[in-house]
Amino acid sequence: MARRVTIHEVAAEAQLSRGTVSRVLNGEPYVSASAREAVEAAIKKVGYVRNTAARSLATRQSNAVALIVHEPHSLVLEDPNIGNILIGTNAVLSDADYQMVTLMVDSQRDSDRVVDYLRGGFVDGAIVLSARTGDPITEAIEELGIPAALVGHPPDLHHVSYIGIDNRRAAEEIVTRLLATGRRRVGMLACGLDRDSGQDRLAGFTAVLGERFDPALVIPHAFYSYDAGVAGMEELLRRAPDLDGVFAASDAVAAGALDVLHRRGIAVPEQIGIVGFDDSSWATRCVPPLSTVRQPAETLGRYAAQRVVNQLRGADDDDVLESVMLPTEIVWRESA
Amino acid sequence: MARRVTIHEVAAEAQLSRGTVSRVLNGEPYVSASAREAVEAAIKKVGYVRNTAARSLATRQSNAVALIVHEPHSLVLEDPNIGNILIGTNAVLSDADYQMVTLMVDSQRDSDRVVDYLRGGFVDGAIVLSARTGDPITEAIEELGIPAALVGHPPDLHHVSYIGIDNRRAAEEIVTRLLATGRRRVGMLACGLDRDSGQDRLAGFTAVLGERFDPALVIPHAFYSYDAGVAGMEELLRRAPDLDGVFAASDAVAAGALDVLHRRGIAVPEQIGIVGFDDSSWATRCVPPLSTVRQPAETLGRYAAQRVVNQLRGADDDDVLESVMLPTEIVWRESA
DNA sequence: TTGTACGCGTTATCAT
DNA sequence: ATGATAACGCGTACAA
Repeated sequence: MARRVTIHEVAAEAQLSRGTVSRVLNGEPYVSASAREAVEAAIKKVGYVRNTAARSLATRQSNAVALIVHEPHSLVLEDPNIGNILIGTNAVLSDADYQMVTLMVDSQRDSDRVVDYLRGGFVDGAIVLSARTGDPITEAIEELGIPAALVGHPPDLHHVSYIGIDNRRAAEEIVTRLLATGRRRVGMLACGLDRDSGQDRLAGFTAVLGERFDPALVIPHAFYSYDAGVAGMEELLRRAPDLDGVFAASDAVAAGALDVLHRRGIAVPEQIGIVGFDDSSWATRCVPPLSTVRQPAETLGRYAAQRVVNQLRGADDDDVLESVMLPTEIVWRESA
Repeated sequence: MARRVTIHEVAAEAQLSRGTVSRVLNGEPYVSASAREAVEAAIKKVGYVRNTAARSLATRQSNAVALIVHEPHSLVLEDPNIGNILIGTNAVLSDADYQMVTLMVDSQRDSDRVVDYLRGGFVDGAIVLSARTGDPITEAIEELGIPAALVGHPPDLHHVSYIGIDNRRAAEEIVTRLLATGRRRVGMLACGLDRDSGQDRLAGFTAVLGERFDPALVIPHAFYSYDAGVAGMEELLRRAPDLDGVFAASDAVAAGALDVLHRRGIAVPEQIGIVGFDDSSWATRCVPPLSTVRQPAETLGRYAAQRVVNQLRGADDDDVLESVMLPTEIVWRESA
């Protein structure tokens, strides 16, 4: 906090009262043109900028919205969706003249501090990425009743709305198409099974395979990484030399798997067909390019932000609480 | 701002004065054990949390530090260093109990809002990533005199310190080693020439090549992207069929270039040697793995944060203003 | 050790 | 249309 020039000095300079200066500052009506000019000149002259802490205290709002990224940092870097969600969120918030404040939480300590931050009234609303069940942050949000939206994880909370995609259905669709290319022995490189999104993709896979489903052909891995694809693909080939199809839980995973196949001289899509998820930059970089599920990450961010903005502007509660599943789209390229 | 419980109510509940409650809150000495217990019990009972805006107003500080990312969003996603800088920064800030607040600026409007944010006293300090010469944000920082550090761009400002790497020297080193493998006709895929970092890498390249330098063999591109590598490499081969070495301005660029060479059946490193920059995840994913420059991104972030924290804690100005160039390291793999 | 009272910089509610 | 003046919630000298 560095400024020392207050409304007082502006008022003195302009030969007016603080009240009038404040009114000019907030663009309120009932100020004469002459007063307005005088104030504006004075502001410029003395170099005044308003102290937002004081303003916050008086108005009880901050004009800022938190975007809480609730993932280990290393993961954040890998996830191709987070960046796009961020872009969408910032665009909407920026338009509505809210400052987006990104808060990363990667430790208990971070988490505690973020809760304090929320309680402290530094933000008027919050958007939470991949909130976990029963974590202190979402609990604090609900308790405080601050306008919020969750992205990527259905809420156990009843006062917070959720924006996401239908992972299960998306998985079903792409696996169905994969099977339609004549694959008979299909495996899955599954990731993030500790989250709903991961579980749902697996569920979709299982459902479509039906009779053909073989649990031994599901290789789980904690993270959606290239390395998971490499290791998983090797294991899969070990378990099923007659494999002819693979559903990778993300494009990065698929890329890792593809490289293994390359090295072994296995032709894609001739011998093995492979599909990914995300339609991230990996998809077009792979050789051959990946068939995958397009996830509308930026739109996810926009919706979430819009939700919060609406709540902030006092929209109807019922309107705001309804959760949304955004549609995904299959992008069919050459890998299957 | 959602809380309504004030110190007042805690004081009433505990049968003590607000002053005492405040003292307990701030862990000050001179409070009896009994008073402390009573206050703590009362706090729990009435569910009190302090209003940070009011606290900010009174103490004139916020306990938050801004990390300002001054790049187009799309670029942020591509840059492998930003994430690591962020990790380092957050680690140090978190240890020192400051809340890191990430602010993205991608438009004039964003920029204006961030300036307001800084002026509003929402943060006690700031770290700026790739600040541009004479932009309003760094100017505001200097004008306000708030503790700050710049990462990745030497300051034109005299009151802000800078943490970076010596791009020119790093380029010189790796190009020297590239030449030592016997290359005679070497091109560069240059990027970001509107920034110091880009210019410096080019300067290093030019210096080492000396007599052999051929301006026609420098292909510039705005962004450090895979696509830049693809397009640049194609152009380079067109211009110099006898090419036997390439310095790519980043690993992502090198990856694009490598794929072009692959497709044309040009052997790496046998026919053409190629080196990158960053030692990002690209480097090990490429076939063959990239020889490259390791950039200590996380350390960069740590240093910058430490600078700001020191300033906040009232370190000597001279100590704090000294700028730092962190050493880079060559990682030699198989691509050259 | 504890309580009192004023200040932090704005906004908002009154009169005028 | 403008000017006093009371909140807003907390920290902190100073008094007790």
